[in-house]
Formats: sequence, C-alpha cells, structure tokens
Amino acid sequence: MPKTLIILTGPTGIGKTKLGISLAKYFNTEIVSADSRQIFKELRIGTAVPSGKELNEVKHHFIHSHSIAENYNASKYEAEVLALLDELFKKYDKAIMVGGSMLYIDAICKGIDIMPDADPEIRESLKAKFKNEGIESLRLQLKKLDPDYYNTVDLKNHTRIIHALEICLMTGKPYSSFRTNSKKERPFHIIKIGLNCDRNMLHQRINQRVDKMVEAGLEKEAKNVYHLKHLNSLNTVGYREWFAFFDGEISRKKAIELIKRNSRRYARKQITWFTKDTDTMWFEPDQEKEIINTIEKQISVHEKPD
RNA sequence: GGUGCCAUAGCUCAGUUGGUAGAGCAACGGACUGAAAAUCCGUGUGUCCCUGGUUCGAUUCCAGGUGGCACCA
Repeated sequence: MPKTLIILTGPTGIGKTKLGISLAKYFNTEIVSADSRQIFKELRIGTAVPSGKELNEVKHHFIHSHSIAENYNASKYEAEVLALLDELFKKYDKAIMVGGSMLYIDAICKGIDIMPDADPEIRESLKAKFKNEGIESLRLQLKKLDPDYYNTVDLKNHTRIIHALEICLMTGKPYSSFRTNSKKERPFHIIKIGLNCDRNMLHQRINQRVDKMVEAGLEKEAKNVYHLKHLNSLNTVGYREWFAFFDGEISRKKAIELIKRNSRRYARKQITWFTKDTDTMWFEPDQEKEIINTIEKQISVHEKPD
C-alpha cells in the first residue's frame, strides 16, 4: 500500500487543530504537529496547543516534546519527523501533519540542504559585530568569504548574512557551496490541504483567541519563562510582548494589543507563503466533508497501478 | 426649539491664503534553506458628509440640508 502524508495547514487561528483531530479520527491514524512553538513543553497557553482532552482523543507527536532551552531548528525537525514517519507508516497507510510553521513543512516536503549546526560562540561574536559595527561590516566580510551569496542575499537582512558568515567561518567554505536547492525525494505521497477564510473573520477569531489566552493566564505563563527571555524560542508572539511589559517598556493593555496585531501579521505572512505553493488545495474550515472527499480521491489516484 | 462648534483614509487627526490632499496607528502586498510565531523589503488604500451658489476651477468661500457634540431653553 502506498503511504500518504496528509498536511493540514493555514494561518494561525483558522481552526487547524480541531479539523486535524477529525481527520485523524476519520482516517484512524496519528497527528504529527508542524508547529515550531507548540513543540516546546514550557509554552502552552500562548501557542494554543491542543487541550488535554484533544490530546487524549488522538495521539499527537511533536507537541511539548522539546524544551525551549534546546537550540531547535527546521533541519532537526526534518530528521526527527522523517524517522517518526518511518515508524508510523509501519502501522498506518496515512499520517496527518497539522501546523502552520512554513519552513518546517517545507523541510518535510522538500528537505533542507545539509550543513553544520551553527556554533553558538561564532554566532554571538557575529551578533556583537553587527551591534557594534553595523551591517556594512558584515556585508564586507560576506563579500570576501562568499561573493556568490553576497550577490543574491538580501543585504539588509542581518540574520541571513550572519547565518551565511557563521557557516563560512566554521567550514572554511562558502555558504553558497552548501546550497544545492535540490528537492529531496520522499518515500510517501503528500497531499496538502490549506484552510483559509474571509480576512475580517480571521482577524476576529485571532483577536478573540488572544482575549481567551489572557483570561486563561497567559501573563503568568510568560512570567514563568521571563528569566529565559533571551532564548530564541521565546522570541515568539504572545511572549515577547509580555517581556516588554515586564521591562516597563509598554503598558499591559498595549502588550495585549500588540499580541493581537502581531498574530494578525503572522497570519498574513503565513497566507503569503502558503498560497505560493500551487500544490495546496484550499478550503474553508467548515468544509470537512469536502476535504475528506478530496483526500480520498487523491489517495485513490495514488493507489492505481501505473 | 435656539445658539455655537465639528464633519477629510479603517481609526485619531493635520492641511489646502480656491488649482482634487498627508501624518500616526491600523491595514495591504512581497521575499524567504539550520533563529522561520524569526528576519527583511515594499505600498496611501480617499465621492475631503449631501445639494445648490459664486468662480475658468470648490474639499477649501457662501446658503440650505443631514448627522454628531456642547451650551441655552
């Protein structure tokens, strides 16, 4: 039997969790989360992880599986998920992936080029260089170490330049020599379902969800990890705004407003990314029947002998 | 009912000595390969309340209307 990974994606707050559970039950399989923040066990309210009840209904993977102290990234996710899928596909013909982390989903579908993990010390020194000398000095260094990438990279984006430099410095080879941009083959079919709805409605859902998170104690949750605010994993909507409040930079009311605004912007960014992918089939969150029909139709095509 | 003030972008407002307009916030569009809920780039989106008048030309001046606010009855 051919194996199929059904990917359910879409902007934050659209209703992926609920529908994912319905699909997993219908197809009698398990869920692999594709959410770069729900993966962290210290974050619960602000990342809108599935409730305890929901987690009991269907087995979930990559929810609360790692710690914010780990240096996690899309490449590690790729390796760990592929290993998990190997196991799952021994038991099931289908698995459901649910989430909105764009790069993580891409890593599963297409793969990420192999290159070394960033050395934290080198990264810190490059960050210090950026802070002290500005972006121009990073650009000059990149021009010397990797002229090819210098010509294609967004020269205003210090994060990209720093990452390229750290690879150059660690390996002695240009960063661009690691970038093959080739698509890795996967031993399973992929069906991508996207959820979207009217933008005003989505904004309303997001705003209401943030209010609920605040009622549920998001401020306290942020307080509990405040001492670790320097971690990349906490550079996250719903937490960094509280940190700014705790630091006295903004009011509590402003923090909540910013969480809403930043969530809306994140949703827009997700929509931009996902709609670029022409393989994704789009539905409204309440079109469960249509989605199941579409998936079954696709699977039956795959199952036909060539 | 009377008097005064106001009506310009989604919101709060500026402005045009008459030549069809611009800030903040919000919003919108885009890029993306190991930090991705990150990082970066770009974009004013407008019946200047309505109807007349004056004028070559009115969002601007005048009159009336409508709506809002304040005060007086």
